[in-house]
Amino acid sequence: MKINDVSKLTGLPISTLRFYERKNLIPDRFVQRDANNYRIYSEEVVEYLSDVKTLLSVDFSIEDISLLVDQQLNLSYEEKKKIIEHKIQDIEDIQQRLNKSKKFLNDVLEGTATFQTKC
Amino acid sequence: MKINDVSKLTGLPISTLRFYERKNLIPDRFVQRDANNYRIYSEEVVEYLSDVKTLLSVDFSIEDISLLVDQQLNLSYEEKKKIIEHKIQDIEDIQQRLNKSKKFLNDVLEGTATFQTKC
DNA sequence: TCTTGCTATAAACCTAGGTTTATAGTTCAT
DNA sequence: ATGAACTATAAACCTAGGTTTATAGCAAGA
Repeated sequence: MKINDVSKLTGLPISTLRFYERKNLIPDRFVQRDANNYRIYSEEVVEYLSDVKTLLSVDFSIEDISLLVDQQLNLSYEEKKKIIEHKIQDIEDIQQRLNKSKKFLNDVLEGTATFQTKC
Repeated sequence: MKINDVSKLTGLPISTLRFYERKNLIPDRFVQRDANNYRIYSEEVVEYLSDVKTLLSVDFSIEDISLLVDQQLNLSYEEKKKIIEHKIQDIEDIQQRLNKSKKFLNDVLEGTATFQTKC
């Protein structure tokens, strides 16, 4: 498969596919080069990129993911589990902050809280 | 008060104070210039900046706030209320997305959900 | 073979919210 | 009156996650 095929099958722009590769998000087993230096992708890359999209959508950063998939690092199940648990904790921290924000803004609307200055 | 005083009283770096001003976050009534073009702040700016910090911490953007405080615009109570309600809605949307993310990651840990590829 | 279309790279650009740097004028304590 | 400390501006730099642009080399059909 060439890059345009992958783009169509995954919905990711070609520019994004090249960007992900630069960021070490796409292991070598998914992409090689032909005689003209064109990228030749394996079929499996489509499924793989679907996983990447899922992870990005659940608040993993590109760097998180490139760590998870780095073949050199070869993380154990336990290590990957730890990363996921840490990410869940991150999400819970954000949720707490958002709850406080919402409470504050609702208080402002009810007149319970107010700005000192006229905002 | 000069900028260093404001910085110390608010905890905001001098560079941030100047940056906020460039972003129209600090109305003229809070800051004038002396003969040497030095910023001279009113005492009220400290309270005002405390409000700004609060708003920033509850997910308002700098642009949101500069809209809220723009004297030219002179928003009515109803209009400001609408902006706040909209922000609460934004927060709730983020919360929903985070709940889904957390559920997914927990499912991964329990083995209920899994990545097709070995991530 | 010619033209349109696909591929490649490097580098610049984008938003957001700042921070850092370079350069220059001012003020204060000694 | 001189050197350290403070102020000013403009412009560059930073992270994240990309997108856009410029330039050039292949490809594939009429």
